[in-house]
Amino acid sequence: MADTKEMNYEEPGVTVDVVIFTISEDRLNVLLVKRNEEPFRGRWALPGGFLLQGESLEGAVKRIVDQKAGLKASYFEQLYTFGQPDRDPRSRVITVAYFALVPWTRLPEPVSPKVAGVEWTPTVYLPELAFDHNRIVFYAVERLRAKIAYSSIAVGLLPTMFRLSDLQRLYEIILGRELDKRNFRKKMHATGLLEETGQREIIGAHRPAMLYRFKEKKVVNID
Amino acid sequence: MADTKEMNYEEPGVTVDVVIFTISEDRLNVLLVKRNEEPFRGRWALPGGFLLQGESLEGAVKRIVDQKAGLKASYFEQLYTFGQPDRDPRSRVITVAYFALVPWTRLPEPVSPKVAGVEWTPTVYLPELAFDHNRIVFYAVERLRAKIAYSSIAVGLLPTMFRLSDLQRLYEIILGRELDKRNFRKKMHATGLLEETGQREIIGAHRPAMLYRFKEKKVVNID
DNA sequence: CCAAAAGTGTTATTGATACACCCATGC
DNA sequence: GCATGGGTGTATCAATAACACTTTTGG
Repeated sequence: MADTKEMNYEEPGVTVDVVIFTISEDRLNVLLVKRNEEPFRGRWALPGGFLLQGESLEGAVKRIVDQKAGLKASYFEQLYTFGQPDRDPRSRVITVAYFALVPWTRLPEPVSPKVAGVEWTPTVYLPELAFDHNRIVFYAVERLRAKIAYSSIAVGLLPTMFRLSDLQRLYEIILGRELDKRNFRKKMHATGLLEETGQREIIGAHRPAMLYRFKEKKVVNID
Repeated sequence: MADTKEMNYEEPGVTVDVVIFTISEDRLNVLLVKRNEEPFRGRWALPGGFLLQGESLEGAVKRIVDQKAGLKASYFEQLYTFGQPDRDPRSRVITVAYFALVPWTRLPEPVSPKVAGVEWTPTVYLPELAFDHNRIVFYAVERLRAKIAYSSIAVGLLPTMFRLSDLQRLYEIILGRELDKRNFRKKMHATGLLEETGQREIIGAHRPAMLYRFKEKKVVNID
């Protein structure tokens, strides 16, 4: 029993890990970073880090998203706190997991950012991650799926103006099933959260689509 | 990502606080303990404590519920993690809040336990608590209210056998509004989670009620 | 005029709500 | 026989699901 954990009565470390989602290439993607240090050197992991002096949890999330991903999330919320004693093989670390949303239009690069060791990965092709991060991503996808049904969380994944077909595709990607166009549009209009911008899409050899925006920029619970 | 800790990272303390609910006297009640130490000496607070070496978060919850309340919760789940830098005036402490359910039949004493400095308090008459504990209780009540609508979380607050009118009163207390008897019973039967025990209530100058039990002892999401 | 996506209503089914009386028992 | 809670069904309304064709544009 001569490991560090037992010898000095250290308090558990506290980290914040963030599941950053974006929709791109008709897939739900998560941002992963390649670890340079032990444990799990060379493995992919969620962006995260230790909580700093006097820093709030939300502050840490913003810092991590900015540092690791070089962008600003348009929405984030706390997911769950994971504290199994053996989740970090070296020392006791509990992690407060968050998930964050970024519209694809804010990404520095279309799919893969140029920063070495940082990559957007489709959730359906997730590799084996460091620590218990697969479980965290799983949780996050579940939460996202649940919330899209009864809230306007989609705001966080869309640019300020979008076509209804964009919105519908977003729902379909997250829910993993096709939706009926007429019912979908009826329901979206019924929420009262959308408004026409008056502008129309410019490109395409087809009838131009009306561009919409969300009235509230904040995520709102429906019904 | 849990990097190896470095010197310049602060080690925040990690506590677990538990909102323990029971239904009694037609009220939703929370267990509070009176603080003997600074800060907030003499104030009521949620039962809680620091995470011990090698102890899981769930282990800590069980320990706290057992030590402080002298009972076993029939259900608990993680609520939220509160980490504002100033939430503890002395040092940095982040707390992982849980809520727990106990059926009134398991209480050592009908309403107030005899342990000094521990008291069941109706959520509607909550005093000003230590730290950010009022906020935590508020969150917990919200969660309980939300979950009772779409899960069988009520299992945790009822004895193994109960009348349908007990179940309905429980829903009414938590939701804070009256429910229609016929619709309520229809809906409960429709979940398929209840079964008749064959036994009937023994007391009362009225038609004896059928006693029911939950088929699953675990909390289950409905629909 | 062809391809491609935009846009639009009606019907059927399901679930939610509103509502009032008879039943079995103890005293 | 009366007070007390137990127990039951139907009709209306709202929400959801299924389903197909016309419109506007670019090339």
